[in-house]
Amino acid sequence: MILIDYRDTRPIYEQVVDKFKMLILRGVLHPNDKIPSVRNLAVDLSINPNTIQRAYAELERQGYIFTVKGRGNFVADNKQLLDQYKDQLFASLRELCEAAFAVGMTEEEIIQNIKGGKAHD
Amino acid sequence: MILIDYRDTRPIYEQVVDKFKMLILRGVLHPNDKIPSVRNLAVDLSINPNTIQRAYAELERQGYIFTVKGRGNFVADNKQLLDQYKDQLFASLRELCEAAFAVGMTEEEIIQNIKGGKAHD
DNA sequence: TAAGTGTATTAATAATGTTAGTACACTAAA
DNA sequence: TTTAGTGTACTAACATTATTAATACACTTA
Repeated sequence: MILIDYRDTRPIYEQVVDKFKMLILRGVLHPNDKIPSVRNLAVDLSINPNTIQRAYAELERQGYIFTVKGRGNFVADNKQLLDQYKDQLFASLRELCEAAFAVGMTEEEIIQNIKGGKAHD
Repeated sequence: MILIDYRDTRPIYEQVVDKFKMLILRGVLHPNDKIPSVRNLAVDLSINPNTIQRAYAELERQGYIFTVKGRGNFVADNKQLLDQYKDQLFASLRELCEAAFAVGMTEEEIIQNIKGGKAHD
């Protein structure tokens, strides 16, 4: 269902969280879909069940999934998630723009880059 | 000369590197300016000299400063630094846009956000 | 009852950031 | 030459975090 990139320096549990977030946000996984059990996914990815549990706990904390003891974990029906995620992207975007302005780049330069790919200089 | 933010989760040496990079890129520090000695800055910031040394070694590796044994560390005269930094910003920007496109956002939406502050939705 | 599930706990290991202390070689100035 | 200031190198120790390991318990479903 997902794949771990061992060249990635980020913690495994963080990668697992992000992968599921994207699957849910992009509509690959639908509300009430069952996601793999902690033990099952751990075997699949050849990592420790505790690491998966940590990822799932974080996903639940952020409202992406909900847990039923003895039954499993399921995709939540939370319509605010996409907007939340977009807001986070916008925040990162503005942070990046601030850094760019700080070294003298202009709004036009940035927009041009977004539009035109790597066309600058 | 610089300040450490202990609420920042990033390593201290990384913060030191970034602070000096910005001072150099923004023209606060000029080529051949002497920057504080390893021991001096360590005392100033109340952190270990080894941590400063690691930061300075990284700054030298990235071409921001050069070192003269027995004399100190000095700002390098490297005209490519700003362009390098801009390229990095552009790369981060494009990565962020990819993530935004992946959840259905449009180029217009992104540009609108850059222009208009938090005006979206 | 049995198998599968989430949850909790404790311990151990590995990697990384940081501190601590010491030693050596170089430079500049008295 | 001597002294103080400088960068560099090295080893050891410590703290935090990510991860693994092993175990136990409670719940659900067939």
